[in-house]
Amino acid sequence: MEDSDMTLANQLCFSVYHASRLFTKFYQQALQPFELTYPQYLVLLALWEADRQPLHALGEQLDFGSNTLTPLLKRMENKGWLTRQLGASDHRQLIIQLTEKGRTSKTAIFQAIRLCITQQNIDPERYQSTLKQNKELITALEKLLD
Amino acid sequence: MEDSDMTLANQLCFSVYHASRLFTKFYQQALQPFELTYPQYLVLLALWEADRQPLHALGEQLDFGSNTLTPLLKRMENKGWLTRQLGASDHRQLIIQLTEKGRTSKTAIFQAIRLCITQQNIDPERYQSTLKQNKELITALEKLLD
DNA sequence: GTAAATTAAATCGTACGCAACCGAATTGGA
DNA sequence: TCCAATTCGGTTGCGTACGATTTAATTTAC
Repeated sequence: MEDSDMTLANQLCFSVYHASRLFTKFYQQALQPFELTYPQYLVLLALWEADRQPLHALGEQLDFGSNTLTPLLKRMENKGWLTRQLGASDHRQLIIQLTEKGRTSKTAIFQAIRLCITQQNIDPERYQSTLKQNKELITALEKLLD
Repeated sequence: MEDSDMTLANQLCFSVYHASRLFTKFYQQALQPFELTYPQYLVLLALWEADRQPLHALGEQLDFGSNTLTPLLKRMENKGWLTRQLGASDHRQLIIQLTEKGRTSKTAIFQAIRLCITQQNIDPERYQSTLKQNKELITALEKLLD
């Protein structure tokens, strides 16, 4: 790649970065009624898929360390989304489990996001294609960072 | 929109988020010798393209507010990358200009990043295609946030 | 059986992002 | 001309991200 192509607009890194921040902004708008941040919503997504996980397992799915998750989960516990309990067999583990509120809110939260999204009509095929390319990008980046 | 499409939307947002964080990690590795963070590198990219801009113009390119840029630019000033001077005609403006170091480091920084990247062979067509799709995604997201 | 190595979570320090707010400088209309 | 609205940078407060370190619990190696 030539130096002349190294403009901000031509940088894939900036484009991804920009898109990511717009997603954050969009979701924070949609999630505002629930007093949820975007990363907190990602935690809920992971738990809706598999409840009752130790912290480090959650961190693997989201690629977060304990230094990020610990304060985030404490805030979510305070708001009543989940519980944090020491593992019965292994006291080093902290088992994260959804509360009743955490479980039952799924429908309402999806509904709210759906409402925000469907105001625009987004082409599902375009979505699929972008998702596929991003996954390839992630694979490539992970190789760069091995 | 069906629940299955919600899954798609959720996957895409997480994928973009994940890719963005991997980029940050990669660049922080590559930029470490220069004591530059990733957002600071983005500022340099913008200034290499157009030096001597007021803060708010820089913010428009990067989609950053003064609350993000002010401390970031102060740190960059302290490290000798750029200068911050009040505008001559308009005293509200803060003109950001590269120092000699900021200008001349471009080659070395590009070289260092290139070195990290070319260890992998990245397909330029795939790069362009992903860039294009991300830009479309950004357009769609900006519509959602108008 | 116990000291060493390993693993898990928490803590610390630094640097973003961003909403909300503030104060100074400038501008534009009455 | 004069003052109200706007523009610009800065400040504050909160919530991530993440490298590095610390502390506590468990596993292992001898």
